Amino acid sequence: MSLQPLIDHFESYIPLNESEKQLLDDRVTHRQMKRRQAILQEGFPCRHYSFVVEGCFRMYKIDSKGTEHNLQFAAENEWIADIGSFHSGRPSQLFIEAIEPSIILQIDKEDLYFLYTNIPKLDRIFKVIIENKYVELQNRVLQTISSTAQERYLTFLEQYRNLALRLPNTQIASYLGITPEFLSKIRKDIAS
Amino acid sequence: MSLQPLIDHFESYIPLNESEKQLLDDRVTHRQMKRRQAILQEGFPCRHYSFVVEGCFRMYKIDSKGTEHNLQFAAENEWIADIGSFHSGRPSQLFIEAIEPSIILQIDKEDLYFLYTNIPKLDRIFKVIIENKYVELQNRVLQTISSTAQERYLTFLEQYRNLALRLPNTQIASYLGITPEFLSKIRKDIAS
DNA sequence: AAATAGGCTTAAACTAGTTTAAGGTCGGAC
DNA sequence: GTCCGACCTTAAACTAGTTTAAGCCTATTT
Repeated sequence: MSLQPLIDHFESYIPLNESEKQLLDDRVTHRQMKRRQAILQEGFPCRHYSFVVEGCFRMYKIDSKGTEHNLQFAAENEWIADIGSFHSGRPSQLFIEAIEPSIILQIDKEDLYFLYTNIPKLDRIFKVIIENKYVELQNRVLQTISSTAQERYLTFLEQYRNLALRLPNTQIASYLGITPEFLSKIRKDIAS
Repeated sequence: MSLQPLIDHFESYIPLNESEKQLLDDRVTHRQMKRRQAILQEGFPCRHYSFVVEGCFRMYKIDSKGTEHNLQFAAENEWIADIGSFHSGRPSQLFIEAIEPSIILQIDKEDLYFLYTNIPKLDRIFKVIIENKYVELQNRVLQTISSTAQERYLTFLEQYRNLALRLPNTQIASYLGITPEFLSKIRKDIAS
């Protein structure tokens, strides 16, 4: 039931006092997930912010042809949620599921809003968290519109080395926006 | 010298009291920009958050071959900044410049941090602003990795209709990650 | 009035990335 | 033990998008 990884995460931004930690303890849910188990499915609103304590998740969309496209991975000490759907309450177009057996801490919308009100520094902490995620995403857009698939793959390996070792190549290809076959060719070209 | 558009913008999230408005008034700078005039140039840290009162801007990168890639446009009532560089103080890789003669309101880093501290609700307001920007960017990534150039162009027209009418097609092509020549072909195909 | 520059289009030759199909390997389920 | 599904690779045929080059139009500068 340990909340400690989440507290450490928050305190890497701003220290919390005991009563704030207690409030968190009351509102955060601990959950074990199996490989392939889903946190979110298309057609349902995203009801939780999920913090990964152990394991790894992916968020993806299935397009009209049935092809999956990975939008984001989240490993230890990262958040994953469909933020748009979470706040609007509208059905999500996305899936979130465990790639490995995982442990997460979840906060639902009502609780998060309660926490924002009662721990004002959480507004600042999440503002910074999401600013960082925004910058990361912006770099990805930049790469996507300005680089070849091979360059994108090499950057991915460099930037998410640990993750890359844990993921099957099909998942990486889907994240890069290319087919697994073409990724295979890129890998061959790089090796030679 | 009117601050009103910015106040209206903030108050669309949370109302401000008079002393808060006064604090803003002391810390916000009004600026007129000519067409093509730059707010930010590669190699310099991004020193301001800029709020567009009137006109239109683009943020872009110049790659190793000298090609420009548009990352973002910002028209009336939108913010534009290289957030990563702003907070880290590191040199930006990006340019921001006016596409039309424009009026902006700017806040520099010291002032913004002062305002965050003295108007705590600004933490929440900017958290929400950036959450919205994040969702928008995420949708763009999704489109980019899962759709053809033609689909992306049609979505752009639908989503940013006003903007599309104000921008030259070369700028739109650069935003979509394609050449102007290919955009021209897409437009021809659509028309027929 | 002429010259220039930015923007839009067309078309032919090219290249990056997809599709389809097949075959191989490995680990888990029955 | 074998069967099945997930994953990786190769290769040939194809398609989406780029490159190069040329020509046209309009607005601005000289």
